[in-house]
Amino acid sequence: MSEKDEKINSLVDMRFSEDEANMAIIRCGVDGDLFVLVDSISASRVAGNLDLSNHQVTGRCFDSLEGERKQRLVEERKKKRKRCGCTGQSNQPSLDCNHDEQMLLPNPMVGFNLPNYSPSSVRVTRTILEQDMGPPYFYYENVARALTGVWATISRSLYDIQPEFVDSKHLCAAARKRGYIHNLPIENRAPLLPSPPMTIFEAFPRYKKWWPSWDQRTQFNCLLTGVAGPTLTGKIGRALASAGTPPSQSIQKYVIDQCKRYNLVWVGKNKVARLEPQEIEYLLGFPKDHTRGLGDTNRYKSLGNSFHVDTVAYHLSVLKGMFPNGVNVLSLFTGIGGGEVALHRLGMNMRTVVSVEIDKASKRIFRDWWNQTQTGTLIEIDDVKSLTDDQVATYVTTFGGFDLVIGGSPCNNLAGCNRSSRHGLEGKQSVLFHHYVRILNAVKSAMARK
DNA sequence: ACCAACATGACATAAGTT
DNA sequence: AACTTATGTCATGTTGGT
Repeated sequence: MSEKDEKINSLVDMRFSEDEANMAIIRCGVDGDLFVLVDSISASRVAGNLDLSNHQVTGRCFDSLEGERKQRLVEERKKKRKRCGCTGQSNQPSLDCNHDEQMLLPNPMVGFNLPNYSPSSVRVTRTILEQDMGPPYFYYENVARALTGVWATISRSLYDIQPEFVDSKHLCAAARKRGYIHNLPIENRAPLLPSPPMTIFEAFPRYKKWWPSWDQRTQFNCLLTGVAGPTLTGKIGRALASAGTPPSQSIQKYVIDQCKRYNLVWVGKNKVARLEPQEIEYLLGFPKDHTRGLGDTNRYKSLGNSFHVDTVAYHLSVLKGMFPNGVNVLSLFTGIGGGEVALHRLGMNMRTVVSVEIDKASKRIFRDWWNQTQTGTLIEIDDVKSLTDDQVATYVTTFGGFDLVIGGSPCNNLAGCNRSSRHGLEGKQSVLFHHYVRILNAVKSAMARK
């Protein structure tokens, strides 16, 4: 009996179907441990509620998840965790305890390695099957603190590759906790130069003048899509004006809390203000005025949804030596083009970028930047749902394959600050993640046929 | 216990458009 | 003037890590 048959038999004995067993072996390889195969099947069962074969997936399908059913799922999850007795201390899957939901975040959140970190803190153990290495290389991004179980599911859909969690506060003056799954080499990475400022005062020395000693922030919190308006800053100003110097503990606490929540800065006596869009562009590694031309609301929103350029560039830097003649890029959920800006700042030539982005404002920003800085071909597509596997295959034939598939899928239903619809990976927007997987697999199979 | 979190929806008001 | 679209304000609860 072959190793494959033996494994299938074992799985069938565990009351999985033969089809499921076969699929799991195709996905994970014959060499995969039995528990990896079991994990893979459970993941497929969860993801299998979606039929992506006819591209008919729409947000509407998942509206039914809201309300009662969602509540039930949440309850079940809680019970399961309790029953399981998981302490959260183990990252290892095992058969007698369902660890589907476990994906602990590292502390410090420095990924596989970072510049300026001593080798002792470097974690370089990463298992990745030969068949899953590029080309095509792919790079996937989303918020680190998603709902429990989301990263485990994402990881399984992306060939069981272990996510790399990085907080960009180790690379710039603002926190940004993100998970990245990619099949890039992790040796010989190089950070962008010049090194970005690491503290608020290094980034904006002029704010020292009015910064009170009792505001001890040295870095910003995560730069979000929403910002404070004049009502809040006015209220803070009035509170301070009517307080003594220094203000009472309770006033200080109120002001500091608001400053932290909205990343406010000190611009005058008793005067705080939100960061300017241009300042956020700078903190995130974009060129000055990158998003200029939009209304401020749109600028904040698209920047809040964006990559941190230096972090992404650090990971992508390994591509530079591999593609001296430039790259063909398939960019999903392009947004304002953080990935492309990263490649550009690395000095890489983009021969072709096929960009998929539905938001008109973001598209305009990216197109304008492209026309100003690039000579390659830009192809724009509106919606990941409308990009068919056949179309992908045609692009692969036309351009001779994609070297990099890059994108971060919507975090709306995963992010902590979403109070109203944090429904997880099957939520209205975040469900588009499955199209990332579908399209990536379409690229892989088209390139394998070549 | 405390803190932070690529947010959303309802609503009012402002700013364009026809 | 009537209508559409953009912008601003406010209130809103949970989750996971530390």
